[in-house]
Amino acid sequence: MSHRLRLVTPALADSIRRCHGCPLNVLCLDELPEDAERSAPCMEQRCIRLRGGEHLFRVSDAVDQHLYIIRQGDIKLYQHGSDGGQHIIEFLGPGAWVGLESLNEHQRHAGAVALTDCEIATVPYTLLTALLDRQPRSAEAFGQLLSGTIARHQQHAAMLRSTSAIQRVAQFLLQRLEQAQGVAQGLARATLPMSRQDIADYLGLTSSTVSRCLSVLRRHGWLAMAQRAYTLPGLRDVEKVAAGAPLALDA
Amino acid sequence: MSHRLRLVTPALADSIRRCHGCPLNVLCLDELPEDAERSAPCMEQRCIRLRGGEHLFRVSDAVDQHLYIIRQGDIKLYQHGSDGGQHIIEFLGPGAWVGLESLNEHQRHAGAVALTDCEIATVPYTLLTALLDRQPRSAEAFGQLLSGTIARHQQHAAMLRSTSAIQRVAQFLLQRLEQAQGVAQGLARATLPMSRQDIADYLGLTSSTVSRCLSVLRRHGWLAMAQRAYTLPGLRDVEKVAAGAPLALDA
DNA sequence: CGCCCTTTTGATCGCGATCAAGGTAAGTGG
DNA sequence: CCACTTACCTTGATCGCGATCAAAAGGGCG
Repeated sequence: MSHRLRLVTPALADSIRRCHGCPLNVLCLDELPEDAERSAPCMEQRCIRLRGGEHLFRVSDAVDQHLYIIRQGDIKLYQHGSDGGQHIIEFLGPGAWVGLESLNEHQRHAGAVALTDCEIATVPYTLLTALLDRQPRSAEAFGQLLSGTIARHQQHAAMLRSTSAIQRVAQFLLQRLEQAQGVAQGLARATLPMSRQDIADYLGLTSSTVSRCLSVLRRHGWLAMAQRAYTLPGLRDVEKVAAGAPLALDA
Repeated sequence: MSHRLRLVTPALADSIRRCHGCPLNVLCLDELPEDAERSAPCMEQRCIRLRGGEHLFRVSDAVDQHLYIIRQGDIKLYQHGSDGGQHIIEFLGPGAWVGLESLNEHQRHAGAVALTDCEIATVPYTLLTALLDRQPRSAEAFGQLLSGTIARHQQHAAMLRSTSAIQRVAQFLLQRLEQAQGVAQGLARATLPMSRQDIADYLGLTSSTVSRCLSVLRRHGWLAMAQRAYTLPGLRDVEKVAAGAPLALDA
């Protein structure tokens, strides 16, 4: 649906440049025309660096009154299943906001782990609410951020209800490709920084089945993989599979 | 998790009475001590009545800049699956807010249909934002409303990943029971105003399988149904099934 | 090289989708 | 009040897919 979490319309794209590099720029739309005050609240973000495998926060942690914005790297959001295995809620990449699910909550009901080395900006609630108070239009953008999150959860739920396994995998590959294109335009290429087990937990399958489905797609020549990155030479066919088209099993 | 969508803590319960009957009372926490001004923005809500089967809004409708709060009745939120069949997003009952998923969006990406006769309050965005501007604490409550919605979607996703069909059905019954108890305290009784097909679409199953699972639970004496309402005499056992416990198939 | 972990692939089996046949309940018109 | 219609619900029988168990094949690193 929406490319990653960008809220800015093309018409507003040039007004952004003044705050380029600031992770909050999606919310700073209608103030600070050209004066020097821009650095006041906008650039005082603290930045966190994580190595792959380190936690940003864990389930049941006290909420630290901060939101996070991913500047670089990939993160997985998970929670513990009743059976012990972890359920992946969502994979998040550059530009994504983390922590919206715990707004004004006392403790986290999800954990966040870095899949790769990460660079993450922190935004205290106080700064955010101050911004929202001063800039009416940023409140709209924040509302879109929240309903965008809800929309992505609905899309995920739709994926989980697809009866066929290969259908879910195809949808997953297409979804990541679409998100990656929001960041690097024109390049039909995305990455799988997470393990097969993570993908399986995300899609409600087993790692064996995920592996099998990827192999089938590769055998058809529709999927090309190079370690962590992949492309979809047979984009059209993969889209048909994702839509529920039947599939010949032979090579 | 949280009982329906109530945000008020027990400590605040008595301060609510001043606005009892007002659907916005969950947000009106910290102002209007005892004066007569209460009726100014609080009671000017318009009310909509729907008969069972009528739409509140449809997919691709233009967003009318309103939120809805269910005062009476049940509603299902759905969207169209790529295969043509509809995917149920959520079942909503008295006290629930409708329309949060389309905040500041141009058109609905979900439809809302009444399952029973309904009474629904409408809240224009303008009123809501005015309220949020004047009452800082209501902004917190609104944040909880939104992250509560996200939390419910995560719970739904967890249900969809449960491997076993009877596990999902058991979780569904328990979830509805918990929600119903938020409204009518102490009564271990809930309703199924939706069709089996709707339940199936919600759980990622077929109506046959849902029917079969309900029959199994009834055969064990753990589930008692009277037309639209049900109780769970074997609550403990159903909880075990929901957690993934194996199940003897005989009567 | 040997070790450990992830991934891939194979073989079997159980569960749930599918197709199909009653059964039940509410609404309609005679 | 009773046939008739039209849903929806229940139950049965079969079959394909994906979970499961298991083994082999990479891949990173001392």
